Amino acid sequence: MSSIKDVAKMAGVSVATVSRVLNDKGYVGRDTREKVEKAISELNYKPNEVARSLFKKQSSTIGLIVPDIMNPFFTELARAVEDTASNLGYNVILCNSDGNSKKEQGYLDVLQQNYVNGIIISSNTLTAEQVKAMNMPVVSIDREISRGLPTIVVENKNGAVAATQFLKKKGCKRIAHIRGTHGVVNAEERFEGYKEVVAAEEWYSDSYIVDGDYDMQTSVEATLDLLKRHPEVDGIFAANDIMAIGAIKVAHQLGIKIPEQLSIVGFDGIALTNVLTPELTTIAQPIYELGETAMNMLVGLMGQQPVHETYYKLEVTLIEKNST
Amino acid sequence: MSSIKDVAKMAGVSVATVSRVLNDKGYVGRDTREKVEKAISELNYKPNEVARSLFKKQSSTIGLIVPDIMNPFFTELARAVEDTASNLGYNVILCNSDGNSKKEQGYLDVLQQNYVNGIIISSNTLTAEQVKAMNMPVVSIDREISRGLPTIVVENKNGAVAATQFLKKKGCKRIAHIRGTHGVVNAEERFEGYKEVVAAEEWYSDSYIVDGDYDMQTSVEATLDLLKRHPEVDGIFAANDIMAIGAIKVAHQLGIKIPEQLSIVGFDGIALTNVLTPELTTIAQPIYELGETAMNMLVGLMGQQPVHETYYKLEVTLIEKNST
DNA sequence: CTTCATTAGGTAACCGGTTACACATTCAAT
DNA sequence: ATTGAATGTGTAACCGGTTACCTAATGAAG
Repeated sequence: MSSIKDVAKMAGVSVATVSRVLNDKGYVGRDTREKVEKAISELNYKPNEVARSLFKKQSSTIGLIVPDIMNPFFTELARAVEDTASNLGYNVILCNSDGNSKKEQGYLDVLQQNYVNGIIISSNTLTAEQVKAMNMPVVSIDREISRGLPTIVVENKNGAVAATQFLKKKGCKRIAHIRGTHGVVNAEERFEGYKEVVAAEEWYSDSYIVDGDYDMQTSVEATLDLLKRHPEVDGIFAANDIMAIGAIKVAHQLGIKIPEQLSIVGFDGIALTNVLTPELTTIAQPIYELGETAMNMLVGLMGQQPVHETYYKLEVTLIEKNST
Repeated sequence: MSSIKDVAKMAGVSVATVSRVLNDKGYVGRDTREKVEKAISELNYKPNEVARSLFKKQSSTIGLIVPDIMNPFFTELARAVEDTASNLGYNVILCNSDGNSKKEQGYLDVLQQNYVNGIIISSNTLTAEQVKAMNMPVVSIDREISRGLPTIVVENKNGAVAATQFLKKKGCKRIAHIRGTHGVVNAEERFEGYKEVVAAEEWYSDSYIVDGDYDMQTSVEATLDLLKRHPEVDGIFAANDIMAIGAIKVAHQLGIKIPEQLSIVGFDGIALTNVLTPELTTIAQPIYELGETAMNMLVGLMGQQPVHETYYKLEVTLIEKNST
């Protein structure tokens, strides 16, 4: 690898001049510029970003910490963040925390040491203190860490209300709910939305709520349990799509027809929902937009530009397919 | 952010000593070490990795270039690579090339400038020259760039043969094939495997082959076309799972029963296959192992340790579910 | 009492860039 | 002819670490 010194030597100028050519900064004579450019292309010289970062204290890299990239929601989010970052000239370091706070803190340390300019994170366990200790812009996505910190979330409660009301409107008489992971804010909010709609119904009891863990396996178990206890259930609102899919699988196994006997609504709007048969009715989040907004906000914060708005609560949309 | 100088000052020693404590290298007295450690924790000092990288010419970061993280195959691969990298103390910069060679080269440049230690890439367009120009270890995964370069692929042809023979054994009389993207080596190999099995059949003609592009949309169109021209088809081998799923969707639409009237086999073994109804019979690649092996090989190459083996062709496994 | 190996720790060069500052030249305006 | 602004380029400090090299003290062996 040739360095700026090699270029300088070959062009017969000082490194400062080469740097000026490189950055198009300061005065450089016509001839000199040409000589330098010739040397650069002849040596196929590429400036060393590490050296640059060291001086600038800016690495043009950001960290993205998600629980698990295998979760389709975060896959799409990651893609959105990476696209936007790439367009703006940033690199993305990918980190899978598995929702484990030890791993999370480990990644935070590593990112800090690598001079990343900022972080986008989806975490339940992170505290406001930890964020402050990072001493760099951190945007929280999908889950709110603390009021006042840059955050991008969606209308979880409204979405849940819409989902539940939609089931009611479709004629469902007994609507159950598969909850998301306990302790996760968005799961609580979706639960609240559900409860708000059904709490006043005369048939309602807490036994229509079962616990899932935002994944397939737990949802399958929860649904089996639910339908055993309440065979009369004719509508299920699952707190995310993966769990809704689990519920569909169970219904299939039990020979319950969807949507004739049982209607199911999910939440998230992951790409997977269109691949299934039946396709899933869901409350779609603008996932790509979430990632894009987060990245744009982060860039604003990193550039110490005045950032107008550091809290976004994006709208969700009911998308009707044939699971209802 | 406090630097090594602050620590040195606080502990009343030179920066060299602090560095020795940090790296546990060279001689450091008991008391001195304690003083330094106290200063470190008091200042919450974390060494600057950028400065370190500059000197070491090693950034402890690798690049991962995939066509699209949204493709479940690459999602799982990315997860495997990141897990392994993280365990070995490396960061992963994620790059989505969209199979676009311009984007690819752009990422390669950026990665090189960022002093990444190595690259794992899945590309059709990359040439051996480009790889050589990178002047750093590059491991090619899923697709072979050129003999001699570090590569990790699977037994595509054998897998395709197994899939096709399996359909035959299941009693299928007319077996069609949905091809993968033209120009992609693994698509060619899978096609060859299919052809090897059916070429000698008396019913066989090239019209049983339709072109897909490794995605849902093209597969749906291709399958519609296929089944219109050849309603007698009772077995389909799709070159990947996503396309197989597309075929299943079409069958559903046309009221064709799976597996009674039509059997379908995919290729890849993405997690999605277990989520569907019916679950998909597929030729499963050891995706996680692919990523793991690639990362381990890369670390070997980066550490200029003698790497025994730079070419892996991993086995695939037929997983029978209820789409056949 | 030397002598030399071992331990301890400081000084400064180096990694590859950027940029403040100094110095020189050119040229238009007075 | 004088002056000052604009232009062009080099020198060297700096970013925050690592490490080669040097000096000094200690202690065991001869």
